[in-house]
Amino acid sequence: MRELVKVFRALSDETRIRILKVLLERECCVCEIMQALDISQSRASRNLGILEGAGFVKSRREGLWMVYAIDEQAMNSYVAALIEVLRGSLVNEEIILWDRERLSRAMRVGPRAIRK
Amino acid sequence: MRELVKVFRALSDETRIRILKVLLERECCVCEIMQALDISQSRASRNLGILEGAGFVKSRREGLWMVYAIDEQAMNSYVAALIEVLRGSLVNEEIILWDRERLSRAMRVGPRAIRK
DNA sequence: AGACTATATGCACATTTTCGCATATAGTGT
DNA sequence: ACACTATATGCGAAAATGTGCATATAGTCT
Repeated sequence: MRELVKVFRALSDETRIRILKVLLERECCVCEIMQALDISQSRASRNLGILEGAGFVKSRREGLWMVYAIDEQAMNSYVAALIEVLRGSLVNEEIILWDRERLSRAMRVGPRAIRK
Repeated sequence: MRELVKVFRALSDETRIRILKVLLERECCVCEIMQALDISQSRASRNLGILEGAGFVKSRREGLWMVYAIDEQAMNSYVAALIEVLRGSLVNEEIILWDRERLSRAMRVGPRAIRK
């Protein structure tokens, strides 16, 4: 139960939904999330952490970068179903399109260069 | 987006998940929810209102009673999928079993008789 | 080692959420 | 109209949440 609540709570925030929609496009490091959503570094990092804690996302280190990706397997029962719901949602939502646009121009350049 | 967040937010609370699991058993008036979950009247009413606002639940008046039920049709795209996720979840969760047990003994007797 | 980088996190603060209490509202029945 | 009932809701308090700022942590490179 605790677990299920945590899973839904993770999705009950616009920032985190936007992050997941971006990660459904492709895996990203934190600074790419910052650029795609145009948000601060701590905000990106913290919300990625919450998504990871709920089981939506996994991370791996790649040099200085932490790369986050949708956890396609491993997901506990509900998570997989919820990812599918998200995959089909918000397909024409303006902010999601913007995020995708910015993502396409994002580079692994680090927050120093972005100053958010 | 606003709508999607509202839907997930509605599920991000243990009380509301318990209510939905009870309503998946059968429709209930507010006082039956109070008895099944062993919670106060205002708590039952308010959380039912939130579930209704998010589209999970519909209500009809039946004399003095307001009867709440899972909104099987009408549900906007995601809601139906989420109901299905819930239907398959928590099948052996202790608190859910207790709620169901208390529900089976609940009667339309009104909060006056329950004093919660 | 030291300088530099990307990411995580402690802290403070504002906002939101949840809930109980008391009361308002709406319907029933005399 | 009046008494009574079930449910909704305004208000206040406590707790939880989201975020920015500054700093800590962890890794790279010379």
